[in-house]
Amino acid sequence: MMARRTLTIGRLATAAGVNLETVRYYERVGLMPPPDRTVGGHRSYAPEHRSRLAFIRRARELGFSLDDIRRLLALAEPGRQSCSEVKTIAAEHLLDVQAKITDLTKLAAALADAVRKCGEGDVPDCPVIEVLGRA
Amino acid sequence: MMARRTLTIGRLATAAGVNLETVRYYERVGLMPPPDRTVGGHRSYAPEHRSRLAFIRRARELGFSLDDIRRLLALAEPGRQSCSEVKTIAAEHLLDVQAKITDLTKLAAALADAVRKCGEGDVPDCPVIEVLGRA
DNA sequence: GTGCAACCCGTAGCCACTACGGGATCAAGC
DNA sequence: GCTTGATCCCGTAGTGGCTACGGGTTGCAC
Repeated sequence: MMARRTLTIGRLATAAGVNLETVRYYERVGLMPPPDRTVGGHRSYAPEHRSRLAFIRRARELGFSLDDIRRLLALAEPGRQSCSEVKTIAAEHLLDVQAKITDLTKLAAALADAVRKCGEGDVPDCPVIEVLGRA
Repeated sequence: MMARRTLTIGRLATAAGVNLETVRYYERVGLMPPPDRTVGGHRSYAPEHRSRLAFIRRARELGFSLDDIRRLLALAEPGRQSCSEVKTIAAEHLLDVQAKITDLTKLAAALADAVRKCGEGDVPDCPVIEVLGRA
């Protein structure tokens, strides 16, 4: 039997909007602490697991790596004077993201250009192939 | 001894700007055809390998998956009336890229917002952590 | 002929999961 | 109390696109 206010792994995963296997994975890699177990060996999660998993999920949505998240979780411990360290991690990640946007934007322009030429008809060879094939 | 105009794997890789191991990998997964070998077993590449590898590399730079590239290479064979199929692949990829840009742009805005708040001082808790931690 | 760079191959590692399979457990209905 | 079916257990392998490693061969210039 399970104490009140505890969650099975399945309910925890559903509540946080992640895959059940992902929760086990996070435990394996040390992002989620091992929960209590029922007599039969099933995982039994407390509310703090739930908020921790939600934290991880939101950080993943913002594109932080699991390594970043590990550090963020450590810095999120109450009482840590950590805002500047957190800011560093987030600011670095922001730079990464901005760089990726720049790259992808150029890439999209090149793709759009090639695709647009395809639609104009009267092209001897496929413009996309031509773009890729030219030395 | 190696016939004139052929390349070792190392020179081919350098010429195309990819890692030597990547060339072997492309051969393993069927993107590059197996080249001739020297008596001693070393790979000996002809010029057409070079242009094929360059094609692959440019397609990778445009973010096409290896599966996409496999299809593009098949469609790039001379004589194929393939422009519309190529266009389909490229247009789908363009949509993916544009969607990714949209996502990343939102993400960058959220990150920038959290980071900016960090700099304002007079914040009780770290705004980044607060964003991640709130239900 | 000798030295050393370049190559060979198979395998394992990276990230962040996801899937699979065969067996155990849980909870609800009767 | 018993059956049933959902849920959970664990270990392992697969994904994409490489990259690295290591121990052994080959190529080529001197």
